[in-house]
Amino acid sequence: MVIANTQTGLQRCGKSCRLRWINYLRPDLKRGSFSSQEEQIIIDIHRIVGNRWAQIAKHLPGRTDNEVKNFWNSCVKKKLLSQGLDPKTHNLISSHQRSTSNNKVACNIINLSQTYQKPPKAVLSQVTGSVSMEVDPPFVTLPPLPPTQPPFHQAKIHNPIVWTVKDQNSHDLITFPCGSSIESTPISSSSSSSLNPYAFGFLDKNCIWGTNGAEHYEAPRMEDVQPQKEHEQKDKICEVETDKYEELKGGQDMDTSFDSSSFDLEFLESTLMSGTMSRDLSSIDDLAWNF
DNA sequence: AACTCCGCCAACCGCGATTAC
DNA sequence: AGTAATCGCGGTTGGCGGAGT
Repeated sequence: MVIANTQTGLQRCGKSCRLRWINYLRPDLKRGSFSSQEEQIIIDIHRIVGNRWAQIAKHLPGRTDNEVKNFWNSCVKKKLLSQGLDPKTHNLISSHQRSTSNNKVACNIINLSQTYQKPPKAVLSQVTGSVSMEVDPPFVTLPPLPPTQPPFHQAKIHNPIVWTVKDQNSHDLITFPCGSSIESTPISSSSSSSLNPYAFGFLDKNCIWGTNGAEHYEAPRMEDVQPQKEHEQKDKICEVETDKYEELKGGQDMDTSFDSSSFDLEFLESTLMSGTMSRDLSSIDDLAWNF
């Protein structure tokens, strides 16, 4: 390691100097506290990409990833918690969410999706007073999250959502209620994914779900994707998501624009699905959120 | 005044990816 | 092609200052 800079006499390695420049000395840095608008941007993008501070900081001119990270950990996190929102999932924290039974259910989803390798079939149907989702793994469809809209409203589920996962060995239907619990159960590592695994996440390598509605995707199988390509694709999606945020931020009404038609499905189709994705958007409107 | 607690934030650390040689 | 250096990133640490006792 280089300790001394012979030209400047600094007792710092190049890495430290670089960091000092990026985080503190750069002339274009914006000093001072974050505005409420900046805070809302951070919350919105974090909901999409998770702890990708560099990605978030790109949307805040003059702010560094370190600054955003510190602001999040010191202020935003607590604010969300005080509002009863999980800072990881941006969903309501409910008492039953923490129960072990729900964790078991989440584990079951992963296990099923990892077990089944046959081509998927997805059925979205509505039953009396509730929405039933019948899914043949590896497809797992999660209910939509409310569109993000400042000020940050707390979401209420209009209809109780029931999950039905078909066990293809026994042909049994595993049914369980799914309010705000399943989507907020930590079912994958947040650090490894480009997208927020809770708000727009990969259930596992084969399953992703979006914030915009009950859409069904199947990622290419491992043997079809080179590891590096997969990484590139994730990053690309991340960019698409944050770019979409920019579009929405630029004057469109979030409520009307963040529907299934505004989502960049073409890109996802071309990059992730490779012709194996299926969509069923017919019942999305039935999944309503109240604000 | 002295001490403790706590929040903020710059800096450090480790790791994977990329670039240079 | 292999290796070292550098870059970029996210998680964590530690020093500092203000508030409270």
